Amino acid sequence: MSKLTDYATVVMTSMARSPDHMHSAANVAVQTGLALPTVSKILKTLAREGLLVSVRGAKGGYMLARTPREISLAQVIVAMEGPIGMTECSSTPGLCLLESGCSVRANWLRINHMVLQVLGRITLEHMTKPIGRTVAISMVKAPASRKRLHEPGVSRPPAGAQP
Amino acid sequence: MSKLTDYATVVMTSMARSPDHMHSAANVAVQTGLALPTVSKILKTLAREGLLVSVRGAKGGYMLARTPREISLAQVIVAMEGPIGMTECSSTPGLCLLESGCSVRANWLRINHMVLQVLGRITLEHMTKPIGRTVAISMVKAPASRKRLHEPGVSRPPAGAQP
DNA sequence: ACTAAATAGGACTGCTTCGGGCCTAATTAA
DNA sequence: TTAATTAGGCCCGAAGCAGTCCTATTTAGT
Repeated sequence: MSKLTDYATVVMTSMARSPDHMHSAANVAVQTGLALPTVSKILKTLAREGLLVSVRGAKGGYMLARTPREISLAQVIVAMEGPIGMTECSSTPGLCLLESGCSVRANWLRINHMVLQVLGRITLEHMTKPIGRTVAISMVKAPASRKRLHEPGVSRPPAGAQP
Repeated sequence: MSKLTDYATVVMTSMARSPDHMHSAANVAVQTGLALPTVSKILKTLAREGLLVSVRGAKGGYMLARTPREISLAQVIVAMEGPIGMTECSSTPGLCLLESGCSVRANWLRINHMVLQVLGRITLEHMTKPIGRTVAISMVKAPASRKRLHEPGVSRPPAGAQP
């Protein structure tokens, strides 16, 4: 994960503390202690990707597009870096010519999926307060009810955000 | 994860298919389909880090320092890249000045720990064959009683089984 | 002893990415 | 109209990284 993405989680968490409030870039910069241009760049990206709603002009600023409980870490990461993948081999086929590579690739895909599930279940709401150990464990096993197989964590946000 | 590290997992997995055999760099390059200089660099690093044993001279080469079951993905990654961490904020304190950052940091540490546990439980032996879904799940909850990690019946085809 | 096969260890280079900052529009409340 | 604010680029320096190559050093075989 790039540093910018790391900052993005800090920024989003900070904003999640008052989800109904309008936050200006300068405001967020002060609250997080990050440099203004950096924060500005992050906010722009997140808005373009649909995680934030922006309002221009005086008294404008940014606001969470959804409630903190409906925004996952995975969404933030994807918004900043594009599709998540631990290995490049996981996304570009045809790299490993022999069968050797194939089992590795298949397994990396599985591992990726597991990590993604975890990241998709952790929301901004979680990030605003310490995650307990029990919660952490339930993150990973939690297939629970089958109705939520189509997990909100990894899906793309609304339309109009795609370049 | 850098591409080199990705390749390293491929290389190690390939070698894990015949753990008692001595592998020359050229040999591994052919089996994996990677460029020789690249493979060579990877093998040197892994040997320096103690995951491989090297033998110089003619008929020399590299061999796994331990059995495939005793080498985890986490070890390979650490050998190639140093300490694993998703965020830099997780390792360098004093970045986030306000309380805002602190809860984020604490949570990232927890998430890191979870991912690390998963990566630490996946061995080269696992990588040589498809990881089943059940195995994958047991990776993450995997409490104390770990007699299950002990999978017998891994009789490996003695030698020269590599196409 | 000599040669061929290997690894060890650097040095080097071209490339990309990334963090960070700045500048000029467009937009809107007062 | 003016001040506040986002949008969208552009740019630069630094760092990391993939990939290659060169020169020792070591060892097996002849």
